[in-house]
Amino acid sequence: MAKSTKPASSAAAGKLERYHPSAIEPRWQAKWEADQLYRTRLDPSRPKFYFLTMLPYTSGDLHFGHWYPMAPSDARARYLRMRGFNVLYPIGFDAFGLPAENAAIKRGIHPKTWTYQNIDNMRRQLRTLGTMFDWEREAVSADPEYYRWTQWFFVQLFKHGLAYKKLSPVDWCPNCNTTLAREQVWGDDRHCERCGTPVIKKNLDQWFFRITRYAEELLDFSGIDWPDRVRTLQTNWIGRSQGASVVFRSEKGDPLEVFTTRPDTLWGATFMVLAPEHPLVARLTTPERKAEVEAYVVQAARQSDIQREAVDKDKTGVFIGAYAVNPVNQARIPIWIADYVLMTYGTGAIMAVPAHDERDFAFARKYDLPIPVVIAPPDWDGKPLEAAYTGDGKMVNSGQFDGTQVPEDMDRVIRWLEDNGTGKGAITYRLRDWLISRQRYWGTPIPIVYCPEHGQVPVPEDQLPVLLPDDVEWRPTGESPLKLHSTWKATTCPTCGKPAERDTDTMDTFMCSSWYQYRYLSPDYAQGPWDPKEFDYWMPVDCYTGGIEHATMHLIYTRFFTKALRDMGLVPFGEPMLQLRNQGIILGEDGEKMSKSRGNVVAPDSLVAHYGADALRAYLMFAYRWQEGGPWSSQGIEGTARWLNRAWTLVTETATLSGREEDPDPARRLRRKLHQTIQRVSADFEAFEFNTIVSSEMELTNLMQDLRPALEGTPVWREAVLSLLLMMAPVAPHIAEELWDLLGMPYSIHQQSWPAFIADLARSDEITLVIQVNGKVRDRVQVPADIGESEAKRLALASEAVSRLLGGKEPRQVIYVPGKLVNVVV
RNA sequence: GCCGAAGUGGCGGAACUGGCAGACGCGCGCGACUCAAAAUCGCGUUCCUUCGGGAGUGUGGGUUCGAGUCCCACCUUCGGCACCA
Repeated sequence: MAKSTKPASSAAAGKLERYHPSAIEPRWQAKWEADQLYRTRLDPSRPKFYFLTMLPYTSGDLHFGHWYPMAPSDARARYLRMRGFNVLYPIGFDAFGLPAENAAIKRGIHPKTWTYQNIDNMRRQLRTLGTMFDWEREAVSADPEYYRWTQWFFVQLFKHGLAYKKLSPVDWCPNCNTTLAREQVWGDDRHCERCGTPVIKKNLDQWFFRITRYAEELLDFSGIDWPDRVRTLQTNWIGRSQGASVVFRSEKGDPLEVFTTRPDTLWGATFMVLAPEHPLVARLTTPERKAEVEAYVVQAARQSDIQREAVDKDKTGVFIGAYAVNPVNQARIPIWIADYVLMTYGTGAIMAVPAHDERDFAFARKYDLPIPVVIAPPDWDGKPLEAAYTGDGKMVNSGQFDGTQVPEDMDRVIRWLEDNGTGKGAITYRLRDWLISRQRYWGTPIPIVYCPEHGQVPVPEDQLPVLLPDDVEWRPTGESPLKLHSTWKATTCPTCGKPAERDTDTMDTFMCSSWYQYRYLSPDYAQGPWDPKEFDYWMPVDCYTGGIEHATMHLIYTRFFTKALRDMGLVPFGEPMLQLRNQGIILGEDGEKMSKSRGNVVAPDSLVAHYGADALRAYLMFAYRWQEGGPWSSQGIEGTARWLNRAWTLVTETATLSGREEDPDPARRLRRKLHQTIQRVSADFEAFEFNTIVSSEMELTNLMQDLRPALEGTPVWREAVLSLLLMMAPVAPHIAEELWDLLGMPYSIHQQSWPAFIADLARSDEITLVIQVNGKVRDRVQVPADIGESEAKRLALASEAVSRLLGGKEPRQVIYVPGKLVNVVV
């Protein structure tokens, strides 16, 4: 490593070499690493802060999509450290999963080789950014030491009844040959997230986690500081509906449970509709309707989801010949099947109330079914409705409930149903259980053994991990690669020791990332998923940053996971991350999402080489509203690079004390600006306002440049230079360290305290009093900050502009806003 | 259709609780330095203007002495959900 310290006196000796980031950045990175500057240790004497940023997926090169969240997060972690917190700021890699496998297939390299090569490259890139990650705590989800515990958690969930297996229609990508989670099916045409192929349905026996058991609790965000946007997205995703479940009966006596949000309209139910896949359809269909019903069922099943879910599609359906009895009025009503009723929501059966539901109305119109009104619209004349009425009103034609105002008194109806035993208050969610089975190779093997005698048996904990074999045919065949392996799946039953088979599926990678925040605490710990000493000190996560695109996937799963761990007695809290802040997305220069397939990925390496990591870090903070993001543009980096250059020149040429006396007026100006900047930058770091952090520091630099001839070499100048460097340290860690060192200050700048803000010094003793006439600015005067009302008004009325506009008349009103302005109303 | 976010110069974006709109930067223009260029530095840069001033924060209203900011209605863009019973 090059010798880094130059004597401070050489800085004063005149022009030094110019700012060359490529010369200083690697040198400091190596020194910080050698000195273990960013290792984090338990320290009960300091307040802890667990600052977590979402771990990157190992897709290859890091692009600005990765750097955009990291540069500001890193700066904020550094700021908090300078504020005295013991900051844990770890990183790792989400290394399993489908995209890695697809990429490997395309290149003909083993997914493991490909993934770990990528990790090496990404580590290098993250280091060149000058991040303060504690690499000793790095966790990689594809390491056996990691997925051993992923499997262990699976076993715990299984033992606590939160993991179960069921045959279920799943979205299947015929191109990737795999099951897709609902979140991985994109767009109106329901295509595969990865390859764009339209998905089809396939029935497979698969593992699910009972996230729906936590639906209600997941709606509760009290006690955590998460953005409204995420809360809204999650709330919609969970999709809570309140109403009643009511049991109708077929004439044969089969119970037909329906869910309705409008139990008050029960008296208007004139038919029932079952989903075509409903299990009772075959049994209830009468012989003479059989042919037509079966044809409809086949046709509905064959239709793709696109066709079936097209909103503007005509309602279609078939009468199955059977009748049901409406439990509230014993009316005999026909049972139909129709594809607008979904087996995957509610009970797969509905009561149809055509007068008060738009879909039922359209259906009844088409098939000429009765449409009796049971909620009177305002000014209703008793005539048939022209459209479904879904609003409020009084119940009519509803027996004893006639005149009941709904929805206000809906509870009376529900209570009556409950007293009668025909129904009860009920809540239904859109959220479905989390399907985690993947018929893929590159993932965590599911630690379950199938024994002919004992069924599903979890692999004993002391036999974990179930290792993923390297020697498989991982190219897609339509089957799980592990199933085709010659020996891997053959094992013995942990219970009886007789021959048994392993589960050949792997887990959804969202399982890996649901608990990584715990593994960072002690990635090498072998006695459990985490070292309890570390856990007790660090958890929970104090601040979490990452992309909004994970709102309804990762960010729900990890909350669920922690709640499940809490109920199993493993953690003492129900929310993993106390504060969440989302950055927006960086798009390609074409305004489209950055992706390799689009060819619009901007790789940072060449920009680092040209401008340096510091300029790039500053630019990533400066160029956008962090929460918004936007299209990438390389152009503006010039701005932050020039700023760093100016700072370099300023410090290297002027920072040494010369014994010169301060000129009081400019000294006051500089001190005021300095403390205003400290205040602003501190507040902006707290509030994640990264762009104005940089602009404030630029303003201070600009003012220093202006005042340089007056103040160079004075104590206030030295104070300003040192404070500026301290404030630059989180943003541009290398140049700040270099200049700090050049000034002979003690290593390291990153171990110094944040400069103190002194309110008295930030306050101005003079203000610009704005003089308005009818709210329009007409004049400005410099006045003492403590000017009184009468004096301010006198000055305003004395203004030439005001007297011109008054034209000799008396003002109607004169308004004085202390410290700001006088408004003369004419 | 429902839910949410956002609309400010050529561009990215500032503007704390209603009080100087356009900070900071990019780009552009002019100038200095240079044989020249780059770099750097200085000045200018919302629009219109008869040089007095006038208009201006998506549109139209409103509240107010005063509105980018608050209220009402609408338009556009982006994100999410969507035959959810």
